[in-house]
Amino acid sequence: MTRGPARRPTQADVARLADVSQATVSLVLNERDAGVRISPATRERVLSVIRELGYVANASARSLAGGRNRIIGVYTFEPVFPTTSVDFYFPFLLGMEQEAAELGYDLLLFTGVAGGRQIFRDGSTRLALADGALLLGRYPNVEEIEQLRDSGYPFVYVGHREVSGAPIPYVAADYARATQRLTERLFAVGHERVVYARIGNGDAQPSRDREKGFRRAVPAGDLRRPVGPVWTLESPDEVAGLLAEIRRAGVTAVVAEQHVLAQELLACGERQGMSVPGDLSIVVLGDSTGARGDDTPWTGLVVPREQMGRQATRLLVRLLKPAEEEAARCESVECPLVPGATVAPPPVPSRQRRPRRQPRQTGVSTT
Amino acid sequence: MTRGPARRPTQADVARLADVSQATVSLVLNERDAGVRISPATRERVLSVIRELGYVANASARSLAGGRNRIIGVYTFEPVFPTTSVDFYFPFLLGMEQEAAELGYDLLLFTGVAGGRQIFRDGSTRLALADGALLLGRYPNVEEIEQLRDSGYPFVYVGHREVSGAPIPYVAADYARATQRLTERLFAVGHERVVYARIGNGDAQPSRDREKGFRRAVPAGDLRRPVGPVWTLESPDEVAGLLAEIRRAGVTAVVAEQHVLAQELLACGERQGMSVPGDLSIVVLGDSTGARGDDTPWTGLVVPREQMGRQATRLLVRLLKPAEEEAARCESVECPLVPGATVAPPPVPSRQRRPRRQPRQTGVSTT
DNA sequence: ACCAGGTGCTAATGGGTATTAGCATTTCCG
DNA sequence: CGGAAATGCTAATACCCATTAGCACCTGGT
Repeated sequence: MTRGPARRPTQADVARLADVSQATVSLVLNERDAGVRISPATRERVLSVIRELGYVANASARSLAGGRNRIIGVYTFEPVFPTTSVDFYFPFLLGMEQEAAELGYDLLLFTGVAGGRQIFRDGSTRLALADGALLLGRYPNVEEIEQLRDSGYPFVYVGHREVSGAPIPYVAADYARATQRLTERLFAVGHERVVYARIGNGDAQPSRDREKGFRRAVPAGDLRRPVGPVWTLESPDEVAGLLAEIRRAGVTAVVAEQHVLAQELLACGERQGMSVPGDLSIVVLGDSTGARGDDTPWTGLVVPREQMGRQATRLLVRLLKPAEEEAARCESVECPLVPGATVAPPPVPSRQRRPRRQPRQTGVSTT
Repeated sequence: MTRGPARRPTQADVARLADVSQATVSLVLNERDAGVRISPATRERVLSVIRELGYVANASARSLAGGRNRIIGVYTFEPVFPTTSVDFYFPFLLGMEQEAAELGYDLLLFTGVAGGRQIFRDGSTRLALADGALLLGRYPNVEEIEQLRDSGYPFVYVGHREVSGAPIPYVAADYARATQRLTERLFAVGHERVVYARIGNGDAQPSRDREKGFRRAVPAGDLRRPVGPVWTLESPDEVAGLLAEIRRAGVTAVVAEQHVLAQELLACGERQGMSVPGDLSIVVLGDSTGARGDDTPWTGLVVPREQMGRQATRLLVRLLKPAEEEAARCESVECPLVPGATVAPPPVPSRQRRPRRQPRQTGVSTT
């Protein structure tokens, strides 16, 4: 007890002391309902020795032999802990930890080999140590995901991901629905000219989902509510131009994909004497978690990260049971809406109103 | 590629294709300088097959054979993720993750079985899954730590911990030194009557360390600088009383153990027309990380949590090497000081001054 | 011709667990 | 009392890799 590295006791050790075979010890440990039976007396004896010795199964041996470890791996495609991403990742982790604790699993954080995060990499499919894994990341390596899927390793992606070939299991926030509801709300309070704006191309799945929700909210055949176009900016610098367009087109409400875009819009608008939501209503589709120094009570949505973490964990554990291997593999989590205070009825009932022309700066400002 | 669980190729598979023995494959992979030699030609042949097959070593088998897992466990005595503790724990985790990644280790977060965090629990010392563990927590179970120490399991406590019997390895912030320097600074700018105040008993080790540092800063024999007493409050409610005492005794500077205490002191003092640092200097020994809505530029210290996490990880990995098992086991990390703006020379050179009684705001705003 | 020493590889083993076929014993039932 | 069925366990094997002893062959020296 007190000295040396003291090799950990094995099932063989337990077996010897309990006067049974190693197989019996294993059987006692993994209470299988199948086939083999162990008498209560023997079981007790074995368990008692196990307690006495402080025996703990060797994780490697167990997983080598095809057993389960009660370990859930967590793999992120970007390092979790670069301080910039902390606010993004942590709530997920939080949910995972809670759920894992409740289900009796531990969490194995794959740090990735130094220099280059890759799942498959000479010698390190470390993932195999865990029974299954939760995958995270805004910019995953699609090929690796496919490879993983084809390998039969159980995993769940946290976030909506579509890859070519067979579908992969994921748990995603229902951006489409939340966006739809937010947009509908705009129409409900009287807006008629509504645009969707984003920075960067809308390639990422979450981006596409939001746009889909927006389009759904705009009744195609309703002439009084013409389909709002989707405007894509390359960088926040172009917000001034966007604002000019907004005025010219008589747009009274903007659905902004990113928080930063909304901020820029607000700042830029205010410099031009435009009030939000008086002159322009803004809805934000990115959540403002971690945004420092922004007290604006945005109307928008909350990404239920913690909830997503929990649910992904639950789904994964379900997938781990061989029986339900073919259960539903994709789930979505409702995004709560935030009422906020950046949405109001449009300025003048039905007619467009000229922008104010008071002495002011010109619209072009670069932060 | 596309179908079935498709068993991953093993060394045996490689060996067959390369027309060598499995051992040779292993030898090529772990380029040992010891004993056995492989001709460049054979090596190339093997490597080529490895590439072709996309062979990846099985982590479990490897660690089973070699003994180590390259996994570091992280165990906390309080659940990490109750949202209240998030700000406390996360920086530690951050440091650990970074260092672990650099050293090529993964992190195993022990979630603890739902209900009751105990390391030793019905024989399942899950800890053993990892090669070693980092222990965290403000209120650890001392007996368990001792038991763990006696078991020979390698671990490092993050934070200063002393338990009875043999010492345990830890990495701690040097509160004593930081406190000493802060206190000395008070004396240096002219304060003569300085008190140390805390909320709650000072049983915890970090508390004791700070007090020690304080006492060290106060020259025992120097009459002009009488030993400041240590005042212990039961709750923040008693701050008003403390303040009265401060005035009565002509105290011009307070070393506040907790951030909340300093806040209370400031708020309470201001209500009475006292200015900080004009009338009273305050030094804070708890860091204000995560304190919402406190813009006060406190003079105090930073708990270098991230650094501690890193260093603890390094120390643990060092302990894992059998050779250096007996290396230095305790390390301390310097606490950076924060200049802040709540320290100034005492109000009137040597004489006590009556507190001002004008109805007004003071210099420091409390948001 | 013989041996010493070097070279390049293999056979064998161990590491801890899960699983399955199967054996020995007991109980049940007619 | 004989056979069937149930009970309770074990032996054997697979899982995949690292390590080591040692074999077969070759070279160079005497």
